[in-house]
Amino acid sequence: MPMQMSGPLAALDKWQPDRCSMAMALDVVGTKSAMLLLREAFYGTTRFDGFVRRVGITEAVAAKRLKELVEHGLLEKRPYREPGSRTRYEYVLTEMGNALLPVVVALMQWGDTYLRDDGGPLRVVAAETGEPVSVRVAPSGAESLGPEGLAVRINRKG
Amino acid sequence: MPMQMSGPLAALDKWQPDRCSMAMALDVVGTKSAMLLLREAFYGTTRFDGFVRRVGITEAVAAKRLKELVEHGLLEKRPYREPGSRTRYEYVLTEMGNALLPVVVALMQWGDTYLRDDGGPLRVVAAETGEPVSVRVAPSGAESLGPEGLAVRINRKG
DNA sequence: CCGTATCCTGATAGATACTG
DNA sequence: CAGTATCTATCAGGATACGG
Repeated sequence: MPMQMSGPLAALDKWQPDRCSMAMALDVVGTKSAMLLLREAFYGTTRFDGFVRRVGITEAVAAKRLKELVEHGLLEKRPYREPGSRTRYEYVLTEMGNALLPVVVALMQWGDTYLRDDGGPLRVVAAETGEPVSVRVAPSGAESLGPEGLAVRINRKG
Repeated sequence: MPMQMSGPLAALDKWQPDRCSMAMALDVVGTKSAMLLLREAFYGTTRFDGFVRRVGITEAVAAKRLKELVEHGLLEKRPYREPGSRTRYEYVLTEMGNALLPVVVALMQWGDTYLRDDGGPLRVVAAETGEPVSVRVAPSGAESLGPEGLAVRINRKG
């Protein structure tokens, strides 16, 4: 999406980005703790204690963030019970929460590539084949595109 | 005592995620202003004034964030001069910065889908064909995978 | 286990004014 | 146009203690 204010995006110069979708998204998941909790949920953690311990945040922060994520619809708080214990609750990703998977994986892989020497401690692979996966931006069925291959259009309202 | 790991991962129960790549990435781009500045850089904005105006932040915040992004290597501050003016500087995405494009696009499209009714004010398309693009997580040449189709492996450390 | 309740520190960021 | 300098309010998040 390059435009030196003369390219294909000159139209955007007039567009007011004040409350763009990304800003709205960041109001929901724009904190480190929210993103790290989502990462942990993708890993399969469901219990309060697990989130606290594995993300490395305090109970207070975990409680607040988890509550927000539930309220915003990214996590569902559902009852479960182990034999012999009373009912407890677990936090499970909703479809809305699952839809953030590309963001999480992209951030992980970007960190692996640019912020460390060892390539990172983990790799994400296809469950069936074991092939490493990557995050790509592309039209369906086409090759991955970089910034130069992309453009942004303004949607007509109504 | 096994925390149930229904997700892509059971092996990770022992792994200490304290300084994972995502946490490191969030130390660089984990603020709203940093992400919004990157969005704006993808749109083609290069000048201080443009960032301030179009992101809607104060000069102080913009100056601090831009400096950090330059120091971390996501933006390059390069001199330019218009005819008849003195030398000024513009902020241009480096390869490292460009590599965050999937994160930006994924956040935008997630917001479009889940946080608004109108589908969002903008759409990202392939520059050549005009086809809408999407962000996918997949092995090379394969279909997009959701959380169920993924697994996480621990890398052996050299 | 699963949280709540307080207190406290530092970071984020707005408002405003000023400089080369 | 491209910042710097303050001053302030709000938020993120750690520490600690406590209750079901």
